[in-house]
Amino acid sequence: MSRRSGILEFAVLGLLRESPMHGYELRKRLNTSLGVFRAFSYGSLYPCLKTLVANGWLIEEPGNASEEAVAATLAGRRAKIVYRLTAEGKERFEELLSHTGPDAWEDEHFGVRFAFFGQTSRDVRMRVLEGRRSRLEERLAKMRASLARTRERLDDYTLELQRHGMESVEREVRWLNELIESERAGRDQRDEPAGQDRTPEQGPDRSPEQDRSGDADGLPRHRGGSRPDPSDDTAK
Amino acid sequence: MSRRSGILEFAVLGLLRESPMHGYELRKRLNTSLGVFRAFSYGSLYPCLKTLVANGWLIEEPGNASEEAVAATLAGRRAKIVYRLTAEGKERFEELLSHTGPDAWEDEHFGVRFAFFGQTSRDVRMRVLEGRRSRLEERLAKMRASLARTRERLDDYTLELQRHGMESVEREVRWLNELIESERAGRDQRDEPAGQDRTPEQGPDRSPEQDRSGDADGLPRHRGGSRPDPSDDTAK
DNA sequence: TCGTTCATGTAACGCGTTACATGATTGC
DNA sequence: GCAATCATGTAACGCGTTACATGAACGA
Repeated sequence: MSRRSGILEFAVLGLLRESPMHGYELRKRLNTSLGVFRAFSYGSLYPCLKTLVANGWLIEEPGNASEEAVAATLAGRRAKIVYRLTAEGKERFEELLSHTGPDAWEDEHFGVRFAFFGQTSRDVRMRVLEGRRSRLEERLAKMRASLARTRERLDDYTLELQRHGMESVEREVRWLNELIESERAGRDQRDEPAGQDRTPEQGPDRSPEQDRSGDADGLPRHRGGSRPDPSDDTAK
Repeated sequence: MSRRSGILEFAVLGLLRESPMHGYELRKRLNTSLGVFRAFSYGSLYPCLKTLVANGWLIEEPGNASEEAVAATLAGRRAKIVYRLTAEGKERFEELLSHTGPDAWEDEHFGVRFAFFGQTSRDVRMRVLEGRRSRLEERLAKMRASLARTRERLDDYTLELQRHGMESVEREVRWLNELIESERAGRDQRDEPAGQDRTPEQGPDRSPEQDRSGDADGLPRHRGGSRPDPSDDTAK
């Protein structure tokens, strides 16, 4: 039951939940569903598929239609392999979907999680969106602080880079705000009164720090391989 | 002369060009100068410093002030190590600065390159900015194409993700346009006439495909470890 | 028949991380 | 005297890539 943890496993299970596929097509779907975020090579995909099979989440099926398959097996040739999600695999995916640990809203995971929001329950969606938002706000705070401390020592280009970076983050926060609001609004009763935008009452907005807890894989489990966040220590 | 290639080497040389530092401080500067983009751990930094020393780009100096250093050496204790750029190191950095190969404007490199624009010649800056822009435009084109082909098969969330991703890219393109324009304008003679924005004549805009060439390390040399770009194959 | 796309894999390697180990300096 | 921070390093590992090897199916 090797872990082979993370993002690829999640995405593969998610895509196969919709319909069985063989590796080649899986990769294509991976790269369009996840859009701008992440692309995977066969060098990652096929080994991953293997361990998923070994774990019992998937089964390999012969390429569609009997004739082809039979011919292939007889001749010892390599046939197309279609991967199908097993019941355990479905369960596993459901379990992963319900995780709302901190890493669900880290840079690398958030995109994939979002891509499968269609299969995600409303309250999990909310937790993930809000988690991401407070993560970004935390980031913004650090950036602002560090910028205030060092601005005069930085040249124009560095400053501009910083500025643009902050604006990007701010923009994502606004995006999240819209999503959260429309999520709250219901996503079924459309055509609301639509009178005033921005009701002054936006009280229950944040559940900021103690959100990590009732969570199956609570460990900090920092993402392996990327941007661990400029975090703490800044130039003195 | 091991490679230990890339981004960290570049950033370290660049920071040390400004002033000597020891590892600990270097890391802090790394994480603020490069801002939102990338953070490095000591596990990467110290080994990197070692190979840079081995290559002769840096020398290790005893921590500042004689007394401390002497005491340290006598007692066999470990003293602070200050790293200083050698002449060869300076040359090396200059050489790296002048590289305008395709990877200079890939996601992982561009930020760092930009952060050191203060030390970069105007025409290199231009090439990097324009390279990045056409890279992003190429990306946009692919996204639009793939989106047109698959839009009805995607659920709302996937679509929204795609949309937001495209907007992010478009935004960066606009940013680059401004930078390029102000770069062209001179960056010294400010307060220009400022009459019409968008002159119909924007002729020499792109040098799109054959730009890779007169470049010291011309190999495709795709970034190791990240987003190779959704690229080519999209869902059929 | 030949080139392109489909299709499946393996091996070596790159880049960076976390976890660990160790010790000096500073301030209360 | 003790904690926090400064400071330097190593080893194991994670995740993903590129390069390579192999072969089938399809169309002009």
